[in-house]
Amino acid sequence: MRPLFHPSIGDVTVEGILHALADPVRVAIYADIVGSGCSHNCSNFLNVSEKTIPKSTLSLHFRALREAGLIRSERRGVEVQNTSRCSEIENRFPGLIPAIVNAHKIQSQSESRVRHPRRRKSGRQAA
Amino acid sequence: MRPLFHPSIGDVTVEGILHALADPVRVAIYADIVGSGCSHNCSNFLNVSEKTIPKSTLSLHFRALREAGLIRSERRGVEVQNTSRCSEIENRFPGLIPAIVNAHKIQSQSESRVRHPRRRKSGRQAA
DNA sequence: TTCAATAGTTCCGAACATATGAACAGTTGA
DNA sequence: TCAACTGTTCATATGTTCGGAACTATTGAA
Repeated sequence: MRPLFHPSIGDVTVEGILHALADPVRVAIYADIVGSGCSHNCSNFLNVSEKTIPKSTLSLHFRALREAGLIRSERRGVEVQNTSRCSEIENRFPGLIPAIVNAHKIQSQSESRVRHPRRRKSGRQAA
Repeated sequence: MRPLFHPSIGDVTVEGILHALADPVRVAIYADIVGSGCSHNCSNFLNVSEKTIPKSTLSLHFRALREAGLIRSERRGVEVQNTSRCSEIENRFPGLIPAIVNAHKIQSQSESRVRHPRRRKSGRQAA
């Protein structure tokens, strides 16, 4: 099995980051890793946003995040431990990651408002 | 010829924006439109970053930017006038566009430093 | 009106990218 | 030694993107 490749921070590109995070499954995974601060193994994400993802697909998603320079993956025995490379990227592209993660949060809030609308305080419901 | 479709701002997604801007040609075009503030027609971009782009490809790139909600295209006689939808997006996803455009600028600066290195003030050049 | 020039779009085949099941590899503990 | 577990790789099917050729729409000139 080939070793896990990580680009050096100087080789990380904006296009690579944007491409990696342009996928709904990958942003969800990445936002989770960033948000929780701590590490995660891949299998935690076999269910993302209410659907099951094959583990081969998941493996490729992690590879995409890794090769874009967004996460660092280290084998820990039988598992792989994933941590974000936030501070390195923040140093190279200030504000980029926070803005994307924040936008993602805003969007998921407005999506849940559409899927699970609150009842209006007064007045009649729309037909 | 079908009319030019523009999503309403509420339908604009982070994924869509990131995907559109994950392409080097498209960020270059978009950064130019944003930077210059004013409008542009497509043919201004037949040469982007020192290479010629077929106009069919260019048309698709503009479509991608348009359908991601990043630009507004209006037919003006024989041309199409493109303007950025910056302020709408800023309103929905604060800080996202500035962060991406800024990161793109940082990267293009470091790239030009690699391609056209300045001579060091003293000492010998690397072999 | 007719025609040529111009600016973009659409179509379609080739090249490229992505998703997934099946097979495989490496580590652990029994 | 071996089964269980986590994750990777391979093969293939499906999708997406690129770019040349053909097309559409508008304009201005004859």
